[in-house]
Amino acid sequence: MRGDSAVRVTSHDVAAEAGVSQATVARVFSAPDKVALATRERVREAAARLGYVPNAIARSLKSQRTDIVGAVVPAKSEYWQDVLTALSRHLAEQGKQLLLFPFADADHVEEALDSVEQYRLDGLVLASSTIRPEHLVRMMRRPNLRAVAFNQPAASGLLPLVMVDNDAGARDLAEHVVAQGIGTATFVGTVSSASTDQIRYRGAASALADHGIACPYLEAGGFSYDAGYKAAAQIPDGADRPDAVMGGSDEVALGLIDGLRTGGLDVPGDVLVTGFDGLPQASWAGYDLTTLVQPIEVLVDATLAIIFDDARDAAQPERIVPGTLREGKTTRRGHG
Amino acid sequence: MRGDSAVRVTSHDVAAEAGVSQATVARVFSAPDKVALATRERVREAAARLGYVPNAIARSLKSQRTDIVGAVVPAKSEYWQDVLTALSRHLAEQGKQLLLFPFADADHVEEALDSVEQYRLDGLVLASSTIRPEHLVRMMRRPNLRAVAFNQPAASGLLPLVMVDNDAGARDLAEHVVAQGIGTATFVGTVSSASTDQIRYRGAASALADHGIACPYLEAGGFSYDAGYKAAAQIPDGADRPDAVMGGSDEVALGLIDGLRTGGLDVPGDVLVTGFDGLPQASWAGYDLTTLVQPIEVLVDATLAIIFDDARDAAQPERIVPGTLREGKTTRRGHG
DNA sequence: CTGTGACGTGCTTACGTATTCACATCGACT
DNA sequence: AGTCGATGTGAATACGTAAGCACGTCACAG
Repeated sequence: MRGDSAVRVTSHDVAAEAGVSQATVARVFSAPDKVALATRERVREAAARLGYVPNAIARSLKSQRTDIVGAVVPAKSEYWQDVLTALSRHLAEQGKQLLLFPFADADHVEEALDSVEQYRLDGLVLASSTIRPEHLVRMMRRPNLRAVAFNQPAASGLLPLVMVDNDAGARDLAEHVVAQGIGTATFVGTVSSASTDQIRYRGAASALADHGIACPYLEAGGFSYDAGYKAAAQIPDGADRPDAVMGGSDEVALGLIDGLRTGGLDVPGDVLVTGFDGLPQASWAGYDLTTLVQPIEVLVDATLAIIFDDARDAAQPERIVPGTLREGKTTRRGHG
Repeated sequence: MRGDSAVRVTSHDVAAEAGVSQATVARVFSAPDKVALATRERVREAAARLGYVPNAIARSLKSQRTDIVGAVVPAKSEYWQDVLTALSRHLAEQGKQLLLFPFADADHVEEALDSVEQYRLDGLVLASSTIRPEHLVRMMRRPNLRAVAFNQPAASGLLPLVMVDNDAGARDLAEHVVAQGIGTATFVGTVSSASTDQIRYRGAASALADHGIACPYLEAGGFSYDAGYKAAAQIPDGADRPDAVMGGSDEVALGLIDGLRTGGLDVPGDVLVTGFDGLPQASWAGYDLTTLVQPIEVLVDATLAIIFDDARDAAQPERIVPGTLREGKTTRRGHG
């Protein structure tokens, strides 16, 4: 009577083994309190004997819920790794899973979204400011799919949106370096077409302008350490050297630091440097970068709240969460 | 006749719209060459008009294939992030998806595996050397699930296994530092119970012993930068200070470097440091760590080959792939 | 002693697709 | 001209589960 060699065990098999109907087996696993205790235990034992595990695929087909949330993210990025980690952890706590749809570059988003539509996900997190508005619109129209834009200002008005307050953060950083007594500054952005990049630059430039400090913009051309490292060589030296360099992201800023140091400059002795995001690496003793720490847990919480709260009528919520200034030694003119 | 307001569009709806049967619609999307060209186009147009997208859930139920591969990984770890990135990219190229099952610590692996069993995945990648053998055995017994252990020596004999050659890599690193003319060394492991940690230590210690150099073991107690940073304080200074410190992983090694430097030592001037894994951060100019670079692409390729190649009879393949020594300045006694 | 409700269980159907089988059409070849 | 094979399409069914509905049982109040 042992059934452990059966290739596939279904609720019908368990039903036969326990001497009940399939419906009762289903109830034992989805609504146990609707089954008498004695029956429940008998079914549980039979299930254990046969090695039965409910089939989530079949359940999803019936219930129209997959308990899976998708995330469309760029394939390579330190920042998004941290977000995904938090996201999947929060989901796991609710018994839900995270399905990844990474894309190499903006041209491949289309394919990723094709896949997204096939799986009937409970929700979708659209990350990265490189996703184009037409893609957002497409997701907006899908019925039964709660799509949320994550840190993507361009989605405003199109989709529910959760993001850190980039403008205020950039201003905070600018005010902070001004307080260190700088006279000149340069902003090294990631990719100028990214909406976050634009907001961060404008925020910083505006705050600096309030103190009569101009802030030219330099584009690193990527979101990576390498982009920042190379951009460091573009920063004027000699008399034109800025007192402070503000990176558009932590990854760029870390590259900038090493690039500047390779160029023979001292950070923070010769140049102050700031970042944005609050990556773990920014806190490493070798850098100790001053940056704007994103409250990732809060952002993720807000995102999942929008996806799962049944206030479907609430039109396009926008959650803009403040970040926290982390003061590191890259803006500490300590040696003077 | 516009149907774009319909909440759910099925192949039946498309069939009605195009004046064909549901079977034909299904064929258009799963075996187009079995449908006459004219019919095919008519169906495609009808589908586009209604906004129809095939339901992957229903397809999976019928076909017994989900096109989804699961990955059980520790929630926090730089190294695994890189692996997951590669894994999901390779899968995406084949039109398949990656479903994440992160776990906070070894005690929560059980829950993750419960979820794994419910989704009928095509394959499963079991990462992290902290997964216990009893868990591996459990996955081994699941029918229709190709589970592969990734960089997890302890799985040998239980599951198909893919890993970098930890022993040879550790020896290479040891030989390399010996060639720099060191007389003493210390190995700072991650977590001593991890099977990779043990192999790496034994390999290094054995190679060093061949040259008459002893190599005490120190446990950082974690896989993180912080663990390495703190462990640096445990390394003897003064006369007992080792000439070289070998980290059990890059993350630990990077922490070690900063910890040693914070303690007033020069790396590599006073102490040589090596890592293991080949993280992107190891190449950052601020560290330029000598390490053993894992061929992640090759490992991932091999993993997917085991999952998807139909040589189901081939008993327990074990793919052990050599890594590459990356020589950085942390082992270059250049300044003398 | 009967009516009422609560409770537990079984029967049946629906979720949306892929596939087998059967049938119809049509061109080609003996 | 008739048979055969190839090709295209439709009807029917199965994948495994959840849930509405109906029915039977039992306790309790009237």
